[in-house]
Amino acid sequence: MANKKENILSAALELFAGDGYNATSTSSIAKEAGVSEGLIFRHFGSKKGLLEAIMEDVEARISQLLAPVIFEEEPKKVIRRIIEMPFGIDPSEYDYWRLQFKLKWEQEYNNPNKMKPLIDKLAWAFTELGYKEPEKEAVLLNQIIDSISTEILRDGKDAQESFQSFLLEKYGV
Amino acid sequence: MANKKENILSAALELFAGDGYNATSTSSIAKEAGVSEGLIFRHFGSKKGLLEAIMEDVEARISQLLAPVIFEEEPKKVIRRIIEMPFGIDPSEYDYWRLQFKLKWEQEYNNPNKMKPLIDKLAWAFTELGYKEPEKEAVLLNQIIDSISTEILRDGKDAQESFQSFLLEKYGV
DNA sequence: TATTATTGTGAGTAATTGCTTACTCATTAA
DNA sequence: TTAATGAGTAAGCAATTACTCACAATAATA
Repeated sequence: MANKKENILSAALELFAGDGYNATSTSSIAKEAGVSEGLIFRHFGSKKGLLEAIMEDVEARISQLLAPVIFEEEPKKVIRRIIEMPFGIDPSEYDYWRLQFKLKWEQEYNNPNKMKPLIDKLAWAFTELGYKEPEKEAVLLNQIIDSISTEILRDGKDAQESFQSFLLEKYGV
Repeated sequence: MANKKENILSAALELFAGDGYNATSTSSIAKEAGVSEGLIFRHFGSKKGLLEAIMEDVEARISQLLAPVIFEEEPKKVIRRIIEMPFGIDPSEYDYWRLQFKLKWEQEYNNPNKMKPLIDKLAWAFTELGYKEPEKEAVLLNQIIDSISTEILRDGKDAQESFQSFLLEKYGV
């Protein structure tokens, strides 16, 4: 009936994002997905293979979320778009982001230049706007967005909403 | 000869900080410490008890590092001190900080109001300096420091050094 | 319909997990 | 001298780990 492969993926995402990769056993994933444990290894080969399949999804969603910033042509709107970004994440997708942040610390899964194109775009925008140190401004704003995303994932976006307008005003965008 | 209890603590710190709490086995700690596995449980009762013993140390070091900010009386110097803080961490103590950040994601070990006194102090300083939204400025700067600390732990402090003067100038302190 | 892939199962594997047990040995107290 | 204590160990505990494999059910193709 249902696609069991999908069941495995969504169960694993939920458990990995909640408890972490190492703390999640393949047997618990199988139980949560309503599937035999062996099927996980038939489809994904190994526990790590399962994680990698999920991470492909994660990365696709990230670049999808970054697109409105990357392709914006107007400098001020670039800044505005990046500030609005963390608030534009659908709560149903929070687990993808939780996993992303968790893995940054748990595995050597960190890909530091994953955000490179974004930072380059921000640097361009700050240059256009006549900032003195555009590259550093870009890195700084990227870090701020990173922190806000973290807080939103922990406490929900309502608690951070007032911060959005504060930042928009601070940057005058 | 050597204090075996200390050996266990420092071996566990190194392994927890490097591989994470869940991914580190008590047997690997015993091997690294040159000690029988049973001794870990004699001294600390459980694996979690060992972690808690380490975390007491961690928290002591944090408040020690925060002290120069908390007890500073001059608003501008408060801002300056917090910006300089991540660069004042001794590299030999990085593992304490790595563990602290790792646990934020791995366990429910996050104590969100651990930084409360710091943020309050920053808010006070921003009020004194006439900022429009001192509380939000305080949270923002705290987040920035958090991000920089993360980067320093990953890439070393040299890579971030130029960022320090950038921030000091930005805040005019 | 018969044959062949594909998807799925469940019982098994050796290794590892956190933890306990029964014990020795050195130091201290009576 | 003897009794008590606490540090230390080696071996072993049940439970869990990631993973395998022979087989069965289902779907696809001939």
